[in-house]
Amino acid sequence: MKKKSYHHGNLEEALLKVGMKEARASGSRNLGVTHLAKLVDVTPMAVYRHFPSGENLKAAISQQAREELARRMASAVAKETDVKRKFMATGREYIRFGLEEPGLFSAAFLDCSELPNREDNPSARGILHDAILDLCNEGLVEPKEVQAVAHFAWSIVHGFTMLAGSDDPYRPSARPVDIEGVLERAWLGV
Amino acid sequence: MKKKSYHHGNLEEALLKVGMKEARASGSRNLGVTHLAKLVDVTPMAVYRHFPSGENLKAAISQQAREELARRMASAVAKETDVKRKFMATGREYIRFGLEEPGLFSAAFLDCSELPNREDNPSARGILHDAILDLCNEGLVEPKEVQAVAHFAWSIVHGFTMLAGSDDPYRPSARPVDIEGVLERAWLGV
DNA sequence: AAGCTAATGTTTAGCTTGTCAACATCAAAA
DNA sequence: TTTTGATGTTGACAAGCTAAACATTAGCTT
Repeated sequence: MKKKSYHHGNLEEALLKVGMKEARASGSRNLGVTHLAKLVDVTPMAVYRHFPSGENLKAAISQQAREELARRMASAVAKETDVKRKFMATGREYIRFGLEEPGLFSAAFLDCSELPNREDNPSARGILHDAILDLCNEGLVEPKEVQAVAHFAWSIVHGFTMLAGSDDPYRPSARPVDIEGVLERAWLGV
Repeated sequence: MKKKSYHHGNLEEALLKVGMKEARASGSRNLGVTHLAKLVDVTPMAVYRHFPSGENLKAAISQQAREELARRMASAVAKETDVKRKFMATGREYIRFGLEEPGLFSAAFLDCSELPNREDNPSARGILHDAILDLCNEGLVEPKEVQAVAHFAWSIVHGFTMLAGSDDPYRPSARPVDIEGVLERAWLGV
């Protein structure tokens, strides 16, 4: 296993890791340079050896969160064989992620003007897009409609998750969230 | 017209006003106590005579933005007579607001753990809900389905707007946003 | 009109953050 | 071994939020 030569053999990794932990627990509130540095037992300035700015670090963590979402979606899709079910699994897993990991979810879609620099390996959008292309191959969606369907599907799922996870969602009685109901309605739009 | 006795006859109003201007121009980035105080030519501490904290001020501005959205929606609905058209107008105006006033929109739905204290006079949600109740009265929607329809409609519209207004929306070619197309699809869900 | 009181601003100052510059140290190559 | 680049630390400063104490004004009260 890796050891601590300097302090950690890999501060960057350590920061991202603890950053993810914080994000999981409290969204994007405690992602400051000083705070994270303290958690890793390092001087704030040490952070700048690995990230050009605090904003950049936050953006990196945000992307980590996005990648975790993508992994979960990919995994869910892989469990299905039918193209329609694959497509549905995409949206279902997205919503589940948002509800089960509200912190990561909000961190993932944090308003980052600082766009991610590294390539967005298996991105959630890519997975959704692939699922729709499959629908297309089966003749379930017009090739011309792919973009529109993608945007629609993404919108409904993202919006739903956002609202369902909010403190003040569209549910006065805080009733259980009906994921399948939404997926059903969304499917009608296809 | 109102005068300046102390400095302004009404600092609170002045702060909200300049806050809205800032939000319109740059979202929630420049809504700090010190910055806004400077714009109104007042000491930062003066702000605390009207708002318990900076977070609270931001929340108040956020709500102002939400109220403006509600006003626009109400106005759009009032222009229609047919219940279905009223319902559609609701969503259309929401999306337009998000695209025409990206700053206000992002400020409006800023992650405010600090919930607004004052009553949300004509709220966007209330207007949407009323429109759906009208659909219900016309037999276009099952009474049992009202909540679900509301949540669905809100989700699609909110999600769509969010993505369309994002720097990195779901449109590689930055193609023009097809508002009517989404409303059409969303209607199918009803 | 004199004066008390609450409302509204200001000044001072402390604490927290983000970040620059200069310095220290370790690690690996020459 | 010496040089050098990578990685951390210390010190310092500016900016922002906010508490405490003080100043002034507006409105009543008498």
